[in-house]
Amino acid sequence: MNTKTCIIVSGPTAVGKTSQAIELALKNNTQIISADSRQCFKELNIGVAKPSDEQLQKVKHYFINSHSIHQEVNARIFEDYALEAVSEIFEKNDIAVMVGGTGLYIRAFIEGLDEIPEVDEFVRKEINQKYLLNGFDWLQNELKSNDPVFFAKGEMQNPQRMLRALEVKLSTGKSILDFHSQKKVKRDFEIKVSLLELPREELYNNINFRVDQMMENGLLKEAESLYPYKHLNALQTVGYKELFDYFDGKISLEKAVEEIKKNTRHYAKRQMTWFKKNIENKN
RNA sequence: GGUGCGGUAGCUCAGUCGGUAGAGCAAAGGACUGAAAAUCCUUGUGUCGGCGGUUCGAUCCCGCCCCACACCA
Repeated sequence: MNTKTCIIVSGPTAVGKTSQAIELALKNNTQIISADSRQCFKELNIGVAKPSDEQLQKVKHYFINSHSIHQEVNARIFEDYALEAVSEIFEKNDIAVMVGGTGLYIRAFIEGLDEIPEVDEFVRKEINQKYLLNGFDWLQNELKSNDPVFFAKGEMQNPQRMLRALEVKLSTGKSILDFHSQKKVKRDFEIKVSLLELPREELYNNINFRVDQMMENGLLKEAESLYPYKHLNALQTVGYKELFDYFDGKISLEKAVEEIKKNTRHYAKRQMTWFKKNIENKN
């Protein structure tokens, strides 16, 4: 018998998740776990639309400012982190709130990821280096000869997926696709999902407005201070990469801001596609 | 008022020696289990400014009109 419940508030960027989640948490006198792959970094603030200091003081947030851009963060790490966080919250509360737009993280939390053994760090490095050196054709051929299963069914035009498939195959001897089961983990607490939506036009207006606000609030300066770290995964982020291009003289500042708006719109679209297929609205 | 140059996809434009049209960008749809704000795939019908004329057939040629820009008065 269990009465513990985690309420997940999700939806595309700029839909209004943050304030709704805080309201919900205050009403239930509980705490929040963020499910956002960028807001967890303490070095990123303006560009990732992090909750304000005031908001963070009102309600305790897990996975906000909890990591550094120099640390590795991924869905696997999030799953563990979030499970620990909920159980901590459940020690004193019957309700926990999760909020964020990183669909893969949320799914990992709801139903778990399949167990895939750690890959050999050395293998990973070697593969990445060879790919940089020899290019896409090489990667394609490696998969063809080493992992025919992925070669036949996997995303053979997506280098990121292909690299991952190859490192799994080479360090475990099994195809990554063979690790994928349809099994969903059952959590020992209830989960309710509230997917926020807005008409497309309204959402896009919110996005455009918010980007202008970020610029007024000093996004340019923040990006400038992070420029030395632009190669890090954490900085492969809308709002920063476009400004890095501006610093490199590739595009004008005006163009960079336009690109941020456009890329944020595309991002929102991808989120909606993902949610439609993967996350059920369970109220 | 006169002359010139234009009016083609949401935008910028190309093109059809007359057989109803195509690029870039924007936009839309989709995939995706340890990089997910990442990565990858797919998608182009629009009264070709309006009305007439010539023609089997006009977005293309001709006439008039409307609109925009430039220059001259």
